[in-house]
Amino acid sequence: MYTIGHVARAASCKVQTIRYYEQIGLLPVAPRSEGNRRLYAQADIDRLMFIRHARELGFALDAIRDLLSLSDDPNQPCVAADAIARRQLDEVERRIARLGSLKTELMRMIDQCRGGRISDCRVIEVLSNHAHCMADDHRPTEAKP
Amino acid sequence: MYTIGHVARAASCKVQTIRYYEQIGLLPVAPRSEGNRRLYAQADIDRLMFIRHARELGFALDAIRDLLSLSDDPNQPCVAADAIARRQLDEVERRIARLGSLKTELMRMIDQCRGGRISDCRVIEVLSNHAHCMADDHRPTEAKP
DNA sequence: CTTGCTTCTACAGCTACTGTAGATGTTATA
DNA sequence: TATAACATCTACAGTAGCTGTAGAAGCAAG
Repeated sequence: MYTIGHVARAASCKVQTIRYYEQIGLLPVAPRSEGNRRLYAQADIDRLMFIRHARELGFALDAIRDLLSLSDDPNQPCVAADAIARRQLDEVERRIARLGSLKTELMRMIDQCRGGRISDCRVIEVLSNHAHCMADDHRPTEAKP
Repeated sequence: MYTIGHVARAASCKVQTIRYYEQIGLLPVAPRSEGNRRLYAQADIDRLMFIRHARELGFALDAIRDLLSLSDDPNQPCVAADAIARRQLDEVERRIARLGSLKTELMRMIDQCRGGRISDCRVIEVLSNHAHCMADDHRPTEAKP
């Protein structure tokens, strides 16, 4: 069993964040020691690391809850799990595509820098461009309410 | 010239968000019409779309400010621009790598779903695993303060 | 046993928005 | 041209997701 400080270091997050996740139900309520300290197992560390990575990738806590439910309830009917997985996969692919465009542009800039000055930075163009945007709600065919 | 509502629809964001970005200096102070309405040009829309995409990809406003400075000041010495671009490129690559792992796992789950039930979901394992984590601050060799 | 670190609860503060109220501008329809 | 419907304005409060701080209590080392 690990203390909250150990868990926080393992997942590179703040102690308060762990308590916050417990409070909102993303992490299970931790059992306590004699002296009232929270105690964690390796599975809790894994779960927390998953949450932190997903957060760093820009997923909302609700989306993460969604993903966690896949492993929390491995016997749920496939229709539900499949829907969740597909929904998240779409999102992941959109993100990879946009990051790819940004990466290309950043590499081009770094490469160009060898010449002395960056006179035609297209960093905005790259990520504002519809052609590079895979998100449904940004495509000209659809308008949001 | 476009109204704020038009710009908000073009970038799929809220009108208030645009005013907020102006307030914190991410967007230039918009010129006003006779009737005191903000007026925007295409360049403003592009800039806003860049910001929104970057935000969706999980970049903090400070990092976005960083990236925007690359195109705001195209004649700045290459040393500075290169540092910014490299810093952001590293981050982008880390994100792509982690999203790639998540994508693989989601695809595996969707594929497996054809069999009926998901009995061995490894979605947590994938994103909590150190082997898949490219971030310096998560590698066992280093500990954060 | 006391110095120093960790953890506890509780709550205030921060970032990045998002919503609401009430006033005013603008436009479509009668 | 009047008036209803909608967009925009300012100002400020509220939300999500943390992050910091205060003050008390637990615990380990010297």
